[in-house]
Amino acid sequence: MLDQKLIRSEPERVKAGVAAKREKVDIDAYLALDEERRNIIAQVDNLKAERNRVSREIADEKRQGADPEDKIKAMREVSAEVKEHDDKLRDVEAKIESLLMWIPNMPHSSVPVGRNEDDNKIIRHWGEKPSIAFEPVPHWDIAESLGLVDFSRASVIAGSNFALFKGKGARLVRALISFMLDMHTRKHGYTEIWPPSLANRDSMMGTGQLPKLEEDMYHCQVDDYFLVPTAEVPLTNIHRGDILDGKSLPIRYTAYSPCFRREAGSYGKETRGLNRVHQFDKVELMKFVVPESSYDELESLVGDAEEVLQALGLHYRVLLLCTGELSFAAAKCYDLEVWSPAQAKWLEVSSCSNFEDFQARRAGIRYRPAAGEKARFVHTLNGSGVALPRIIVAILETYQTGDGRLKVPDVLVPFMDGADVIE
RNA sequence: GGAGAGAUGCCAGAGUGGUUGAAUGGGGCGGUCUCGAAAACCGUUGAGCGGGCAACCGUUCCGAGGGUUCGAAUCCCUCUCUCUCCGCCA
Repeated sequence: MLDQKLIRSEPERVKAGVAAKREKVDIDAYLALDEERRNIIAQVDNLKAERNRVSREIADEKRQGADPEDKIKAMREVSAEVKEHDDKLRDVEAKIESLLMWIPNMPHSSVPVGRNEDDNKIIRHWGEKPSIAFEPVPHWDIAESLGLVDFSRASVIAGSNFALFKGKGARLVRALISFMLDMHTRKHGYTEIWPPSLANRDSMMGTGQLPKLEEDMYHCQVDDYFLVPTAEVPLTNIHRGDILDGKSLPIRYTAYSPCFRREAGSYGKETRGLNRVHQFDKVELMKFVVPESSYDELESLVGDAEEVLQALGLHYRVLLLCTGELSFAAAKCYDLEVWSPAQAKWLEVSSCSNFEDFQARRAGIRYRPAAGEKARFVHTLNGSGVALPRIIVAILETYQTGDGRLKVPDVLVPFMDGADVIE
């Protein structure tokens, strides 16, 4: 949610930001409602002030044994008028609220203006495309032939675009999760969390998945719960409604969670194998920080995620997303993409974003810099550290040996019962 | 799923219709005292919205949302959450 004072004072800037993000919201409608709201408040506050004043007089007079009948009668009318205005105000505020929920965050000034992925800026590469002396086999074939993943069983159990990991494949999933959590907790100073995988509507609003992306979520209608699309939702909402002690910042959380996405409208070969599945595993990184440090914290967050890829020896690149590619709530975002040798393309495995105070406003997360000072909104950041299935894609395709076997990346060997090869 | 109890400020905990944003205790912050600290004592300590250059003024908020009333933390209704017992269950 944007600061309403910003919309009021710099509407043109907000309109430009909305356009740069390729969103459509009627800012002028907001401004009109905002003015109407302030008019009503001015009137109703005066009426309430009168009512409060006279009600005190009534109390006094009654205590002295008088019967202030005419004052009570007059206030009855004032109260009726207050109610009328309050009803109108409630109506206007509901409209404002629903409009406000659809206004995206403004892009940071360092974000390149652009329409689509061609306008993203490549920041850096790490490693080289692996030189594979044979025709690399796509991961879905390796996974099946080594018995690591059973796609057909998964579709019997659930449906298309689900994965069932089996044997060493399941072990590889668990190994990666443990490896990543160990790194982030031991080396990068994150506190490990094991959150609920279902979240209520308020939480989904707080982080900005709702209302815009409701169609992308799995929804339990009976209880109005949503399956979380990312641990960002539970992690950010840990502090919904809190005023944090400034001394406790920055707060860094990491969590493994399954992630559920309907991926409505995604078809074809982009979705083959593990490229895009409805349920996947991810280790998430999340920070609550003071505004002054949030952009430095974003850089270090990206670094924390990159270190996972480096340790796994996977060739990757870092992209700075352009305005048109930026998600609804983000002010700035870096994507990490790993190289898939057999598919000869880049796969997104992490998005690291600074939301500034956008989520904090929606979710009411503030901090008090020092005792006695006014509470301010924190800045929130999160990023994948990293998402599993595509990492497995890259591992399978990068570490295939050409004779049907798979080398286990060195850092994972201890997590695989010492096995350095899967065959 | 059934029965009951509860939800008040940073924490604990009073308060059943009239200057109650809220007693009291603890904590925090400031001060006195002290070389310093502790103790003691004194003071102070919520947020949102609207208006104002500001000092400040008004208004709202005692789980959430409605209602009754001249007036609601206090009465009524709905919902959410927590706890206890029963049932069910990995």
